[in-house]
Amino acid sequence: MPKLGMEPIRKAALVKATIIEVGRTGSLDVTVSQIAKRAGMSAALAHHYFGGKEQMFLAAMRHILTLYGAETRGALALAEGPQGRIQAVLTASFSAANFRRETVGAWLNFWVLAQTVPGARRLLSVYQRRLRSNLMAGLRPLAGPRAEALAVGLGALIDGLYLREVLKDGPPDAAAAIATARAYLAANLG
Amino acid sequence: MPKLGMEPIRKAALVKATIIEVGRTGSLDVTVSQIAKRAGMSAALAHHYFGGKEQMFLAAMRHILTLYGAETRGALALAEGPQGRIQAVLTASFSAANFRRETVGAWLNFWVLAQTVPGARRLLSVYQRRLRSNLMAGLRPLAGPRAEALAVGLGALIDGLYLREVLKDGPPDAAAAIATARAYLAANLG
DNA sequence: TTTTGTTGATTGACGAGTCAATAAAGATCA
DNA sequence: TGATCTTTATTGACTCGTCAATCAACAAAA
Repeated sequence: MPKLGMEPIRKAALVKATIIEVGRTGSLDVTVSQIAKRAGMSAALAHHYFGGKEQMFLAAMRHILTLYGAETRGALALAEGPQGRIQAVLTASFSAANFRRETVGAWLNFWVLAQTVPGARRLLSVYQRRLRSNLMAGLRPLAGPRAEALAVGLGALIDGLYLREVLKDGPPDAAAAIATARAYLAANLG
Repeated sequence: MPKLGMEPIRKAALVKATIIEVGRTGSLDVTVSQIAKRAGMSAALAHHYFGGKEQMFLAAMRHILTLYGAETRGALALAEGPQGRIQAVLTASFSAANFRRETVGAWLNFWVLAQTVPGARRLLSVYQRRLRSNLMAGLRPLAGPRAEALAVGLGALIDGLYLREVLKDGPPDAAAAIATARAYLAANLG
């Protein structure tokens, strides 16, 4: 059976399956067997390709951050002017993809992991740096020297609004979150 | 041996031990045996008093929220004027107690739990309502009809700043977080 | 024959929750 | 007072289940 070049295919399937299973249970209490089964292979093969459970989780989170990065770049490409750039970041941050059960589960558990797993913490700071840099590009022309402080506040506000939308009862309201973030900006720029 | 009236003592010891163990490991992957051992009793007794692991976690989180509530009330009692009330809420939200490893671990895992465990979600909304109500008391006299929207934003900002301070490298900087929150207010009120 | 893919079976361990049994403090009643 | 019953405290042992990781072995492509 050995069709060569299986590795990337298998790894991709496992990453996808990991994200689904973590989203389904809402926790990292997912067995390698469950993941492997959903990905259509044996648990032994999952170990063969990833070496362990933690590495599977990190690969899954890396994948989610990659998608988020792509979405952000896509929105930025269409943006016009500093205001447009900021709006693009907000749109990407509160996109439908980020409110899918699987993405939510990944993020919340990722934060838990970042407490103790160096690899997770590194990944998190990559995300935060990228977010800040994207915000700064829009803020610098509008706020000058205050851009730095505004980016810190806006970044935290985005995370906080996401947390609340995601854990509240009823469906999340991306538009409301974006409106609150824009109000923050308006107050600081107007 | 049966000294009567052990129940509250045992429960308190278990709650304390649960918080310590969750903080130590950073996750809910803690065995009842570990917790019971740290609390100086058998695992069977822990089950006897709490019925199960999840109820122990919820009791632990309830305890943390109680402490936080007490700290907030204490700060509010000394506060003068609307500005003082808001400052009191900020001070309590970024107090040293909330940055202890155990408290951080409890909060992050609590958010994970709130995805799927109804009891945890209820507890979370109690916290959010209380925070909002405390903020509103200070904001209404200062912002009138805009108080509602400001409280939403400020509440989310507090959570987001906490998340960042707690997961960044190096020691958390409560003063910086408070300063950012105050800047948000100043921009919206000035 | 070396490399890559693949899995069933196994190892070695751990863990939540239950249960039966022991022990003692208070309550009841004669 | 003493006998007995009930309630509370406490644990060791056990059940039943799980799971991560390893390994030997088979298959096929280069």
